Amino acid sequence: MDLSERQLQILQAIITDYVENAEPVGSRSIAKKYDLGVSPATIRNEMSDLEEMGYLTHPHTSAGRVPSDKAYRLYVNDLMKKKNLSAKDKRMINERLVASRDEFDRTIRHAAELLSEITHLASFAMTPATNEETISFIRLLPVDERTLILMIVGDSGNVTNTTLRLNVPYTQESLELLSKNMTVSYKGRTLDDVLKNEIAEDVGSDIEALAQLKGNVMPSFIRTLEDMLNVNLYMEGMTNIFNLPEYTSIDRARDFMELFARKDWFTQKMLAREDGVVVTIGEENDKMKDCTLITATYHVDGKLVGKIGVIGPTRMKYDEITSIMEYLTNNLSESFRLPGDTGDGNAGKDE
Amino acid sequence: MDLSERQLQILQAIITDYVENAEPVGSRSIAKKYDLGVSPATIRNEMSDLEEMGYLTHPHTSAGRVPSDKAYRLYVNDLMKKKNLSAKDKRMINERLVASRDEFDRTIRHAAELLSEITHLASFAMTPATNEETISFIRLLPVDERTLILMIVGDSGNVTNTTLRLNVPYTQESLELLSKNMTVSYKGRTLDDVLKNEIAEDVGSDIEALAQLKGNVMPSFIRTLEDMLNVNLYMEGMTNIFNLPEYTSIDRARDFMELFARKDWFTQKMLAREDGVVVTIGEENDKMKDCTLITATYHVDGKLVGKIGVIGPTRMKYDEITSIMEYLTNNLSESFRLPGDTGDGNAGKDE
DNA sequence: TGTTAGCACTCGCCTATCGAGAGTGCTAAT
DNA sequence: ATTAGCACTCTCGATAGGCGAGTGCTAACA
Repeated sequence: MDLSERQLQILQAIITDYVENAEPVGSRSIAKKYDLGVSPATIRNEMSDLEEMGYLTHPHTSAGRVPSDKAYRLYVNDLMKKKNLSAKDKRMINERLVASRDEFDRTIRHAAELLSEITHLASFAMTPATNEETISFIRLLPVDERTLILMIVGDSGNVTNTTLRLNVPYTQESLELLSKNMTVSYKGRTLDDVLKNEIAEDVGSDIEALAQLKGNVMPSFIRTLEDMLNVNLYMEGMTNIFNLPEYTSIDRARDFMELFARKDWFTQKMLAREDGVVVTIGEENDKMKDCTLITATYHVDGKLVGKIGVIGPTRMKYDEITSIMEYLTNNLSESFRLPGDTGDGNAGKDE
Repeated sequence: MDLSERQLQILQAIITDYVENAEPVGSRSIAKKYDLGVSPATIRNEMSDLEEMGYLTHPHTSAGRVPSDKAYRLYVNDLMKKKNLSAKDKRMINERLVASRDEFDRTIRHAAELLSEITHLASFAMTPATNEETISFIRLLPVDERTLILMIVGDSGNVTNTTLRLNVPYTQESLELLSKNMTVSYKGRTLDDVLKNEIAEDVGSDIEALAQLKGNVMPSFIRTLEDMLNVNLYMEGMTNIFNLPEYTSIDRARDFMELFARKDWFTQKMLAREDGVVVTIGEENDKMKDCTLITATYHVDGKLVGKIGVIGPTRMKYDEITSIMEYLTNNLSESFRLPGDTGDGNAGKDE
């Protein structure tokens, strides 16, 4: 069942050609462009075999062949070689990324913008992996007699806050007390843990004013925790996909847009994924059957945390894009390392 | 130069028909559907006059007439009658909006979602008018020895925060000192004021540690203030426009998307606008020449603050949409009024 | 004088048709 | 096992004809 050397060569040629031109590729053009030393007829026979094995498809009788998800999978796993970044891409990453190294969220957003600019695909980026994050402290800050700010801070510096308006005024003391009270209760616990176990929590407290305030704050607290799992997902460059031939049909474009707008789906997708660069092709995604999702992780202080990714049609330059993402995330991780660990700020390890 | 009664009737009929069907409307169909007591030939003559005056255009010789921006403007100013909301829309607004009255940002986002659902257009909403907002206080909160959170709170409860990572550790005391120091300096000043006058501010301070910390924090402070002018703009339902006949062309759709993604443009647009429901038609918008923007203001505690709006092709149901927006913003303002002012939470004034 | 009926004319759009081009799959020769 | 040759298929673009909707003009009419 293994493929012969020649079959691999042909398959590789077809993928390269199709990725480049977005058009079904025929035996003749393969024979011409890539000299494999065989005639079109031979290639046709091999192609026929490859199709039978599920690596190629015919869009219609008598159009060329198109690689299947299976073919891309084989390519990504076995055939693909790492690509050196172009000098331009490297320069862009080095220059644009360092500029705002001191601010976390901004840096991540910039990284996503950068990625979509370089790859000409839609990109997204997630700040520190929130499902593993633990609560560091909770603050309640006064605005006016009925308005207050609820602020939840995670151990990696992740923050979410909501402004709350109560029906009755609160007192300064009860506010401070509740802040401390909640911090003690939740400090060190993960968001997931709190969300699963706290929903129907007792609001019990000896002091009445405090109990009342807590009763008012808790529903928002829960909702804000839920937000914390979603809110730090940046999505950029979605209009890039309009330039791709697979999305010239308005229906395709609409479908893509609608899915891309579903932040929760991406968050879900990201949480389940392992370290490093991960490629999910076509059918391997439950929805988005004709899209490929490539994600990569970056680290903060060496700890595994955030993800960044691109999404586009299965027809994409896997070699280039994975290389770019590796370089970019290395660079990011380097930027987020404690200063002093390494002398220079330009991470690029695969130089 | 004034239009005759009959011309107004005909113009109104053309607008109604075109808004409904999105197709150039001919004299015959007007005569048939709206009985004005005149023949198609008469209508043709009037149409010809209306075209000469700039209220109608021909897409091509021998297709029906299409209303111009000028016609819509006339319609909105003089012809249009308030529409009663459908029971369904009213119910939706009442039910969905009350649900989360206690949380500001969430409510506004929901309002935008709701608006786009009801109108089938793209919508956006802005939390309290940030250019008038003054700084209430500034907090610096510790995360770990090198990481801290910078938090800016406005007088209407608007909050922005950034996580900062410094190159050198800071001390607890200097952090608290700087918090107070900055709060004293900026409390009560508007964002604009600070941004314009503070850029090259001295970092002077007698205590060295404080001066150093301040030097590290100030650049982020400025950037975060800038963020505060943009960040609270929610945009929803952009995929709705794919269902409109004016956006079946991929190029049109792309143009729309690209503009819709430009948050700063919307923010700009919103800041300049007056109270109440405002309609800006076609050419009246510098960009988006074939779009209409409708915005409305809502109030918090009776003070003028936030805006909410829809955007779509100039062909839209002005009467319905303005009525919906009036109802919705009244409802919002009512929800954000101090409790006790009025007994019931359902605002709807134009019942 | 304003209104209307009639009619020729103009376009845009849909459909059918045709030919070119690209590619396959099979067969027979090497 | 490989290749050349050939018939066949299918898509795509261009072209032409016909239909329908609508205008603009003229002449008749109240």
